Amino acid sequence: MRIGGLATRAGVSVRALRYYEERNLLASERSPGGQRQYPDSAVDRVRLIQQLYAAGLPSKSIADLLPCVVNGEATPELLDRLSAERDRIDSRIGDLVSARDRLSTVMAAATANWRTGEHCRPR
Amino acid sequence: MRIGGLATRAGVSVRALRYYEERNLLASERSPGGQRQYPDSAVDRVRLIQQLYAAGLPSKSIADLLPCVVNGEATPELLDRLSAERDRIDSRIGDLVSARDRLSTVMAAATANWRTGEHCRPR
DNA sequence: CTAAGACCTGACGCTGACGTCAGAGGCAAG
DNA sequence: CTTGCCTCTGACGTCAGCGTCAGGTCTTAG
Repeated sequence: MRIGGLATRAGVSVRALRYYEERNLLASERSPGGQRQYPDSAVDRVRLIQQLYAAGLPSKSIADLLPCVVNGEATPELLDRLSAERDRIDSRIGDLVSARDRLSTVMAAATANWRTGEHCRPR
Repeated sequence: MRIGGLATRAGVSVRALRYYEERNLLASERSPGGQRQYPDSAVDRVRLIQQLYAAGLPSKSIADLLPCVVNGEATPELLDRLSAERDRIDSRIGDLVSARDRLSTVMAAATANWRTGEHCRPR
């Protein structure tokens, strides 16, 4: 598969894929003419990269952790990294939950005001 | 309180506070000499801003929602915005949870390999 | 009054994850 | 062989949330 097909199937831009290669997240074979060739498995790999990006990991961390995530093997150092990143994600989740609760509280209060006749006019 | 005191108490940089003002997140009175003056309540306000930033809201959204979060009042449009942002946060939480679970799974697998004698040598 | 901080307004720098544009080459169809 | 689409490699642009530096002003302790 060439880069355009992979981009379409994985739902990312061609530019993003070249960027992933630049950052050593995604390798590619080259055709005699110099064009990138990917196996089907690259689609899942790109989705995995996207998932880790979505979790807020920088590309450097992803590059460090990807081999081990793919192979299911790890050195003690990598286990530490994994554990640290997991903890960071957990703490981010905590931040998000408290922010969401704050918004929910505000919404509930506003809706209550609404029903008790204050409508939306400031005093 | 002047800007340095607020920065210290709220745990952010002076530059950040000026940036918040520029983005209309935080107002200030001015002394005759032109220096910013803040009430004590500004500390909580800054912490709130930080919380919303931590939740991934861009400053524009924060600027839109802050009055209503502070007043507890909202127009129907603002309620929609609140609801939309809460949903976005929920979906981000979902992303983070699945990423964390993925890492946990990998860690469990690696630890299992470890105990069954594979250690950390790739095949 | 004076010196030392704290503060002021620009304005440029930085990082990450790409977007975008330019100019040139590969490749399958007709 | 040409046409048209895809791809290539630079390389500069973008956007947010500040960091940082320059050159000047305000405030306050002594």
